[in-house]
Amino acid sequence: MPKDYRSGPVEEEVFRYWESSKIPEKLRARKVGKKFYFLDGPPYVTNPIHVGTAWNKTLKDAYIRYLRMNGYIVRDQPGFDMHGLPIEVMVEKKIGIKSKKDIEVMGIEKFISVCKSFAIENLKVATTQFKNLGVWMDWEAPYRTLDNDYIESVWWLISRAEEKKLLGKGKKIVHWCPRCETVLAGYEATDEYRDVEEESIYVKFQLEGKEKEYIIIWTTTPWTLPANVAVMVHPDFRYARVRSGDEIYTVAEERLEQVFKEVGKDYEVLETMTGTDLQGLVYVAPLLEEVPFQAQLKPAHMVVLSDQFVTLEEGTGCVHCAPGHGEEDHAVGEIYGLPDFCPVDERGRFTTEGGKYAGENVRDANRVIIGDLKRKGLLFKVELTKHRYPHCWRCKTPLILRIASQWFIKVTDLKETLLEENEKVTWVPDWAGKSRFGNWIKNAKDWVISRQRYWGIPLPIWVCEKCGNYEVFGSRKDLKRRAAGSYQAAESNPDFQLHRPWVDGIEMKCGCGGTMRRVPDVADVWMDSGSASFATLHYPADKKGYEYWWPVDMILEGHDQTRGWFYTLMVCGVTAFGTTPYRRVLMHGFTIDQDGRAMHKSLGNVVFPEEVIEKFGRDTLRWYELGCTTWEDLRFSWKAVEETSRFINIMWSTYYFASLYMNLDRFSMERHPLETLRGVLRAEDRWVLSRFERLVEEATASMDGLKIFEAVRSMEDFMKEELSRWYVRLIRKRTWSEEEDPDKIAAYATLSHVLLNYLKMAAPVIPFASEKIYQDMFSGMPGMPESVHMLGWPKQEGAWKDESLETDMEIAKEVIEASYSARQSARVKIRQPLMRLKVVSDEERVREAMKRLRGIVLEQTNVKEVEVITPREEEEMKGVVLSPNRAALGPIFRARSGRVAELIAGLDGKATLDALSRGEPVLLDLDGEKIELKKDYVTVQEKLPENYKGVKSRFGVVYIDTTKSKDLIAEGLMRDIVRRVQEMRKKANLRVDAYIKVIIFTPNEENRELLLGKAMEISMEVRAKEFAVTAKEAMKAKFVEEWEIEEDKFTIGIDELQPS
RNA sequence: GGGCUCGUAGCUCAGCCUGGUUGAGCACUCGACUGAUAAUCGAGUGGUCGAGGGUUCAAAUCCCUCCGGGCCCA
Repeated sequence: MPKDYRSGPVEEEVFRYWESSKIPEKLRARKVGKKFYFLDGPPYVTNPIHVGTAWNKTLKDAYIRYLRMNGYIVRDQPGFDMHGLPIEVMVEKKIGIKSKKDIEVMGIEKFISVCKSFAIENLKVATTQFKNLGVWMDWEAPYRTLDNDYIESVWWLISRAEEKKLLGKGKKIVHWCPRCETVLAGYEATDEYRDVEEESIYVKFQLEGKEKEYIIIWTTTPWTLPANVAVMVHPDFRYARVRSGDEIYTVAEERLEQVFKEVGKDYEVLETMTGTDLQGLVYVAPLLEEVPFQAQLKPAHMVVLSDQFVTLEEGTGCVHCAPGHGEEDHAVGEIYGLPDFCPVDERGRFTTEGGKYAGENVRDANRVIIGDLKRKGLLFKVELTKHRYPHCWRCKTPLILRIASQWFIKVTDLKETLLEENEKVTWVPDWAGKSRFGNWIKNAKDWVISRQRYWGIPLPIWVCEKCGNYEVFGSRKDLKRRAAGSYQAAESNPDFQLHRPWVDGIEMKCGCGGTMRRVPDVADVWMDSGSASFATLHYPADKKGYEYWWPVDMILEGHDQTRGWFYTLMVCGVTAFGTTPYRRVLMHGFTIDQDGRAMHKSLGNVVFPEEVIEKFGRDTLRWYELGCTTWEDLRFSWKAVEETSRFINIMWSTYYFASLYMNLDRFSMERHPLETLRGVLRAEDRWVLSRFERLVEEATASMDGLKIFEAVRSMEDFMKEELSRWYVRLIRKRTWSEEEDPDKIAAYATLSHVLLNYLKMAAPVIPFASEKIYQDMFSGMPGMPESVHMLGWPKQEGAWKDESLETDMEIAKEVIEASYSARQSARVKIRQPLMRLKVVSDEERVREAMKRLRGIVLEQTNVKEVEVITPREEEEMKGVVLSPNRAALGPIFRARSGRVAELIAGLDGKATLDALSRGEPVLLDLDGEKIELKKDYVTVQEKLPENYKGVKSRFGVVYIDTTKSKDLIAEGLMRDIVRRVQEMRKKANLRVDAYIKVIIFTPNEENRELLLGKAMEISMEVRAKEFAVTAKEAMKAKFVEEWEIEEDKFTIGIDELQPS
């Protein structure tokens, strides 16, 4: 395999290999195993994908690969959401039209065909992007919501809803765009709430039969006053009748101050009462003269109660109620049987019922209405109020609320079932289901599914023009049977499809003799994707797929889908079958930018996967994103990506290292199975196998629990800490051995076992690099499949688990690291061998570890002997220095304290301390006077022998003996020279197994002597067949370099010897 | 305004469920090591754990309030 990791060539090569060998197809063709129905949440095909979309698909891809490795037959059909208003809007822009009228003029058929090809074009673009990430789904056969078969399944759902009496038709308060003349879904409105500052008004409603007595309401939408029907008060709030001037007002007590602020009027409270007391009060409609229709409304113009919708945070605690223009108003209106008067048409203008305002745009009418109220003396106060108001996301026009007749699913009737079914779903993380989704269902409202648009699934509902009777069709067959000739006529059109306008032409006769025509509406696009659990299987036309696959085993989407797909999928599933359509949900976060802001085209902070791929490669992108906590927002960081890339490099190099030596030695795994080498394995081999089994256990548990990020992090830690930085370091010497050494074979067998199985676990995360490594290192072996992705996930055998060995190694590692630290403070380099190392501990496990791993400790610390000593022995090793405590001596001995200090400094520390601790008096001879030494005269300091250096470690202090004998110095020098020769070999680009000739010049005779003494050993280590040391400066060699070692000069020359 | 969630070193994040001396990587400084690795190892600098309050012998961790980001809803 190549020495350096280059993502570009590796990924291109692997792409070509997968394609030419048809690897994904072969995997998909497997037919033995447990079924796993994975359902892809269909992306909406409008914008190019960004790193967030990439995260979503990569997560899916990784889990699918994982499941396949565990023997599942995975349904991996991707999907695309291809209908809906967003596409209509983009198409309108593209062809330069602006309204429904324009569409009707150009012809629905033409418009639909443009929408269709637009959607299909975008599907192709998205498919290319997803494929480019290395996502293996069935790209040849995605489910598309615009296909007839798919549409038919959605029709079936609607007919099923009708069968179960869950389909409703009725008036609903909806967000309406007066410019686009259409209902907008709630979600379409919420994307465009904006702060607006507008005039809000306090209006006096005169009480019936009571001159100069009023109830005051507050509203931010004066244009809804012509539709006023009632005033809502809260049954439990306190309300006050107050006199101000010659008028009497009723306002919530708590709001009085605020209401009278800035109007320059005093008031006097006459009495207070609860809202309940106000119930039934009748008032005169404020715009009765302007809107004569008001007189016909019944029952109306009275005070009603609402404990839900009246608050004291703003207004007067008396709320204007127009059931034709507000959802809450409408709900209250239903309780009291109030008329839902709505004198506003589709274009947002007052109808003739609007009297004086007829023909006026509602927003323009605001000023007129305020003027009228003022003229009539009914305007109490006007103020500017800032509030959030929904706008049309396409044309930015302020939306209005109005009542309209719509088709809906009675979700409120299903609520209990939905909550029960949700209990059966496993959510990861669990709060996503318990709290978020649970709350959302609890607040669910009926789902308005009709849209007065074009590009969508036509509602399969035919209504009689004469009697209003309607029929719902769940299949083409039923419709054809019922509509006979007119269906055939429609079908004979070569472009026929289950879209408008083709289905609009189908008619039938009603029992009453009237003609039945299709309602012109199309379905809310959320119903398309919501039906996916069965529509992708084309149920019920095809029952087999349903019987085998349904229900969905797992879905995986972002947290914005709580109110979206998670919800509609559930509602459609429960409507269709009465049970939850999915068993497990993994919810992931959003990708946000480095500053924590959402990625938006308008902010220009969107990162595209192609940029990351170009700089670092697909595997790096995948490892990075999959390693982030799945359900938290991913703050995309180029720096973090770069770090990941460095990790991938380390991993690559580890494999490269193994392949280099194993190739050199022609090692083969099948000739040396690990099991047969049990007796030959060294402690570090058994250790790394034990650690690796632990990793397999952890990673498997994480993957099964849908916590791939945990698996990725464990794998990264293992690769860096345990394998690359530790195990490989420990076995490096063994790999240099020349012959078929069983000790070397054991290391190779261990390493290749770990590497192969590690590769399996890494494969779902980094499918490209793992494939390349597999092809270069493992696939040639007998019995190995043609792709890494055809291998099974490593089994948890537990055969190598050895906890005590792991503990021993932990101790050894700590001791070794402490020794480095001690060397550093003693300024003795590691290349310099030392006599001994002592660890202070009376713990058996430390003693045991040093015994068991003695070889490793000796080699890594470069000492000749390691000992474990008890704390007592440590005490004995140490000396004690007593220094005079001048602060104590001064006040007592005054002028003589200097002398006393001298005496103290001259004492034998250890003996003195021993005597003191035995309670024996220690006497000082102060110029003949005997003075007893007291403890506080001295400060005690431990003193190590000169040649010792100690460092604290977690398992006890570690001492090194820094005494350098002549032998040790020679050995140190040898290692210095060896390292430099090796570096020169590397620089000269010699083959690792090439033989050389070495000549060394040094002016220092002592050094020459030392070197000659080590000639044999040096030659062995650097593969030299000739070795010379000279006192002559001139030197003939191909590669010559000067070095300085411990302030001595050396010139080294090497020549490659041609193989004989 | 409401629900859910996140806030820990200059940066990226772990630790929080199950309370007990805040931790890693990057960056910076110094030193060491180096026939896989522009790699690595050691030491040092760096934190009011978003803020405030409560429970407790003890709070990054549990509870409450507030501030800021994200998603969803109005």
